[in-house]
Amino acid sequence: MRLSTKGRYGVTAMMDLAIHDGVGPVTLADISQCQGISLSYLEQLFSKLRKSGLVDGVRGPGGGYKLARPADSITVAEIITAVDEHVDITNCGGAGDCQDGSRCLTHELWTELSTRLYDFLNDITLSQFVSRPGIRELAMERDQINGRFALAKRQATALRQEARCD
Amino acid sequence: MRLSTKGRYGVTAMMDLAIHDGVGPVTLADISQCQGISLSYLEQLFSKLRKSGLVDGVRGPGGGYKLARPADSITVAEIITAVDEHVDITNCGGAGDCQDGSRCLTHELWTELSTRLYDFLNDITLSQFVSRPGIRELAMERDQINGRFALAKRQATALRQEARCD
DNA sequence: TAAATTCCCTACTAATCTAGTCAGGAATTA
DNA sequence: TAATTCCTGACTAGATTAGTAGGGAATTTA
Repeated sequence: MRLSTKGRYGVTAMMDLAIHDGVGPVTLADISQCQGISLSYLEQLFSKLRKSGLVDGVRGPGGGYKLARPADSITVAEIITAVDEHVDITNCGGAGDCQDGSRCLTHELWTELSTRLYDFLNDITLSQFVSRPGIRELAMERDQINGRFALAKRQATALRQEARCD
Repeated sequence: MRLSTKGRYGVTAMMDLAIHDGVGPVTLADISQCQGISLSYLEQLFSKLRKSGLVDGVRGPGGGYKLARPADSITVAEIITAVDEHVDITNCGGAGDCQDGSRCLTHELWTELSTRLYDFLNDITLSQFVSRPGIRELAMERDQINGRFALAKRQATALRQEARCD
């Protein structure tokens, strides 16, 4: 397992989607603006998220991305493994035997730790963060201020140029 | 925080030291052999571990590395941050305000998750893995088979060439 | 004292990964 | 038809990983 900026981008973006879950698709341009990630890079990340069945893309005006499953069924571990494609290189020869047919003791200990970590992250769902009191209300409030759904598309777009960011 | 192969190398190597804690220093050549990491690369990792006060180096024949503190006071989080020197680049402008002076909502959520993860790993000590029943006995047994302490240095070295690996 | 061992340090390098750019195409809405 | 947005692939600068190379310093053993 691996946990770098790439995984963070994925999780943070997915949180954005979860906040607006049920309200409407979120465009990558929006996320790009808020989080300061290049649009094309986000597209690459979401390509992986889509292939992993975590998000659905909606094309055309008014489109964007939305969660493919309920937020309480999507775990942080899923997101990270989806974008990071961890190349779990086991040393000691891969399926190798380091001495007597079994693996190194330290390797087994590491495997156990790794499993524990995964279980920990696999127990944390998107909804745990988003469904806390106040979060969704706050997000909607800011969205309204930013004219996200109330104003006409053009005006909204113009406004969003300077400020959106939940 | 970041968790890549580098961090794994560090943790696995530290487990090796913890297994032999109190018995004697472990040479990097030994660890290199077992885990298939280049000696010089290990030296670089241990340079960081030493500077972080996690290990002590013992020079000369019979020397090696040993834990600088009791195994139950060294956490996995410490090891990882020691070798990985995480460059926690916060987007949104660093100390930046993304809209109204406060940070993005999603960023705050991420920060919370990150803290949780750190606390989790900071709660796992080396001794938790090593002091389990059977582990140390097993390690000693294998060490004896491999002639690690019983035989003369030359012979031991020769034997270790083909097989050691706890 | 001499030789072997082991840590220690610095500088360099190939391969990989990150983050991003660019260019174009496909589906959808207005 | 035009605008929007997803979608895909190819390419790239820069960082990181993992490893090489070469030398030194401390310590033990012969």
